[in-house]
Amino acid sequence: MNPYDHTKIEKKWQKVWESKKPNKVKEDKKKKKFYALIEFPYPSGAGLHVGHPRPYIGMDIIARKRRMEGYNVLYPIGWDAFGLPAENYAIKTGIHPAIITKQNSDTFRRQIKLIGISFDWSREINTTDPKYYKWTQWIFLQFLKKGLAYKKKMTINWCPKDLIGLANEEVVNGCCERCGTKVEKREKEQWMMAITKYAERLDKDLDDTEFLEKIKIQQRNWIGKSEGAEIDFELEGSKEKIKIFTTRPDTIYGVTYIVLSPEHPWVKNRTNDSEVNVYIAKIKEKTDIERTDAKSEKTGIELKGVWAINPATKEKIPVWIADYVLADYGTGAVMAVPAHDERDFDFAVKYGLPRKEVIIPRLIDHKNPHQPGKEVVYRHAIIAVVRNPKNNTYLCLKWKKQTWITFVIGGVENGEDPGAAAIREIREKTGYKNIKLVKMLGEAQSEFYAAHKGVNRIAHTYNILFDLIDEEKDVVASEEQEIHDLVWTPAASITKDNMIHNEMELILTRIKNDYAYTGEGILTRSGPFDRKESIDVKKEITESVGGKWVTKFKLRDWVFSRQRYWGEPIPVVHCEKCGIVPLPEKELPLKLPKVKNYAPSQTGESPLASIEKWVNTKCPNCKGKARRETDTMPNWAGSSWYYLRYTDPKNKKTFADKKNLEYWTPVDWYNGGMEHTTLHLLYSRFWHKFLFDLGLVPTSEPYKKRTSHGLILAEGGAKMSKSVGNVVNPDDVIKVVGADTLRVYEMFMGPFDQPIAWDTNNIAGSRRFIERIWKLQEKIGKVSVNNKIETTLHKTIKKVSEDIEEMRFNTAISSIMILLNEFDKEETISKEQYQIIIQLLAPFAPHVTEELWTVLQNKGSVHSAPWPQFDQNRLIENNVSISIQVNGKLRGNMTTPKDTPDKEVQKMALNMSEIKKWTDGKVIKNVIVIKNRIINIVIE
RNA sequence: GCCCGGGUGGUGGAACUGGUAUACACGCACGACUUAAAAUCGUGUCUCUUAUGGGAUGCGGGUUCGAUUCCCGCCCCGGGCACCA
Repeated sequence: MNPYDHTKIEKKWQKVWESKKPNKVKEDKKKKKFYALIEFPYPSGAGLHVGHPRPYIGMDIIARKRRMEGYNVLYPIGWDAFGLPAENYAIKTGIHPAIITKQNSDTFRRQIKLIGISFDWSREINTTDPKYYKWTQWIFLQFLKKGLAYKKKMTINWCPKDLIGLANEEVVNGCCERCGTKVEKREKEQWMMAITKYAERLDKDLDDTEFLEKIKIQQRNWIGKSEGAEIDFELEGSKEKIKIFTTRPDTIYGVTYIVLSPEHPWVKNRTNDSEVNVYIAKIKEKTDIERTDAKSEKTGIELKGVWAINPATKEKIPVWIADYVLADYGTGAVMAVPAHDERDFDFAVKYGLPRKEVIIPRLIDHKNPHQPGKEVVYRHAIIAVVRNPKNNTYLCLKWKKQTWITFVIGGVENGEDPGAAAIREIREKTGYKNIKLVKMLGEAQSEFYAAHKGVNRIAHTYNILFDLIDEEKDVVASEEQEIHDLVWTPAASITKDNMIHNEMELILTRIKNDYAYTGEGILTRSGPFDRKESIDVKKEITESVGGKWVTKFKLRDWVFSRQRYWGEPIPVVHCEKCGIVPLPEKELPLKLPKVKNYAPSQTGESPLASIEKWVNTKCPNCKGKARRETDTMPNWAGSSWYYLRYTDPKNKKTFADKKNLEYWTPVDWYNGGMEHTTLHLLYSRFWHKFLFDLGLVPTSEPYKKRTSHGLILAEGGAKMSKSVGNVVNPDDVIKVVGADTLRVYEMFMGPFDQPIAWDTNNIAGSRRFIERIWKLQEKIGKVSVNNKIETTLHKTIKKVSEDIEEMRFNTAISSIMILLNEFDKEETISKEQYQIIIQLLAPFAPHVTEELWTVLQNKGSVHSAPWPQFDQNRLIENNVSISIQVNGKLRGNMTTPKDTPDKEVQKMALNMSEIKKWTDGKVIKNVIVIKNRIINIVIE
């Protein structure tokens, strides 16, 4: 046996793969296909770091396993090469971005090949290749034709450092996603993509995918679907109406004012009020971060002399403008319900606007629930919380016949004011005469069984706080005295547990702080809807005020233009006569012209605008004077459809032949970073659906399954970055320990989907593992039948097979290690046994396993050998270890033949000396036997 | 604030459907081999305790014969969203 020489072995096989191209695939209808995809990288100047290959290796393992299972596997790679770093470099050095891109992708390719990823290199693509972006432009023209790409003057997010407009998705905390500079607002004509037209389907169709649940949730949150009502509010003395959107039409009887966003069109047309104008101007100056920071205090101004009519109550209510209402969501106007919405509540408190409670929580007493068959009695009641502010004590009633402690409680008589009722009850029950109403603590519907009356009670309770002015009191009637004693209780003892009321939480919180009750509940003060459940009446109440039930989305249309050089030129011209005219398809690709200066202009135009020769052209329509569009497409354009091009990367007639698309799509398994969930993943699903609607792709979803990987962090847990200087280069690792070790280590280091810090010390373990696999070849020899080792072998096949499917690569490797440990204990192992361990390891460590495969004098490649199958019968162990517990504590262990009858196992256990020690002299209450696992003896 | 994850030895992390917590690996200690070291191999390694035994899966409760796993209430860390009416 030669010593394990990773350099020699890896060079040898990489050379073979380079010439024989075993991973080059052709469409073959006789074979089942499998399309594995990873996110193609942006080839940066820094080259690959060890974090890059983690997803490639993970997917490579799956791809290799699929090949061994007989699938025709497409596992492609390419370069997402448009983007700012190459352009910024060009600005600095004057070197054309294409040259840098070429250099960088050459480096990436070389590095990836060193790792032995089984990509089909014959299908390599590059988004900056005119042969590729011809089709990106072509797809754009289809969007344009259908009116889904359009130009719009709008305020955009402008990065003053990069001199570039940003999509909402590219703004993080009000800062540029790339450089972190605070984003400004600018008015500009922009190309837009109407992704919102697809919002409903982008949300709904997630149901049919096998995306990880967290990915679906994140996409759904981003799309932000919500259902609600659009309701018109008439303006007094005017025919005009203000349309509002609300998800809580059930609270409409509680609307005490309405609010328009400062940008609301209705406001624009009638600003003769100078104060209002000043306010609006001030808001316009604010940046988006200041504007949308939920923590900042809300501001607003009343439109004096303007009144709206609450369509439910017909009451006159004021109209306000406020910055907390967003112009571009819903209708840009809201109905304010300060009693039941936190924002309205804050605003109402600040500006002294009234609140009206119309929803009360439904409190069901679970300890004392309604009894079936008993009469249900509904009544209004008060709970009077009387406080002595001098010593901070509360007046409680200690009931004599019941174990209750309550505040002063009592009924509200027909037509009686609850506050008056409370004062009356306090006098009758306690005698105190001089009390002061402090505040209402809110209302509730309390449902319980009133044992002393034998009825099921539904009480609408008014919780009211009073302060005691002085101790003066009347004599209390003797009947009342017999029912309860008065106890002044310190505040600390007034708790949820000490008091019987359902309403305690409400009372205790509201004594300290008022708040808006935003939950569902029972309607009150809502005319015909009183006593109904809020959740049931939303649609009915909407109809009653002439409103419409609608669906709204948070998702906004996609800002599609960039004022930069290094992107796909948008293939349209602006004609003096005809307006926007698309280039004829045969003129595609519209190539990027050569330019001297790559820097964008301060006016916000792309460097393309300065190339007169290129810009000035003829209208393809009327042949008159026209100017080319100088905006380019965003980075996300090329990556929105690249997976389609892989199916037919060289096609000159179409973006991909229908036959190829039909064979390969959808992508069976797409792995990528969580950071692309709301951007790339959503955009590409949108493009795909659009192409599907045109009949150009066969499926409505591009990806069947989507998983994600965790980032690899630098040693110590920080993000790897060139500027910090903590980047680990895979080339260096490979030189020392080899690609196979790197691969095994990256998969073994922790769960694939979680971020993890690089740890150079730990690599040694993976290297040792491969060396031991290598040395194991010396043990091949004649063996006698060993059932135990066969069982382990088949268990390992099962575990590795299943773990790979779940991307649990770390436990797959650990189970191979366990098998190796077993083999190592043996004098000899069989060639067949050795072969299986090699096959199981082949997807993880493709070079060394290929070498060992030939050492075993096998023909062909281990990577095309069939994936090992486990034998169900071999999984069964003859003997099982059963642990014995006494009262749940482990006290002993025994080995029995598998499936020994419970009674027998029980008898054996009870007879064991270490068990007897615990059970002697004790009564055995129960013995629980779980077959082949555990016995629990329960003693007194 | 809301929505997702997560919290287990000195470290990275295992644990089926509620059934022997700490697999596998790193590190460390000791031993073998060696003139010596490295490498390799072997043994040990949650913790307290002389021991019988006790205690440990972020904290506090609960359900259960039995809880890392289920339920309730908190704390901490990571990610996403954030005035979306």
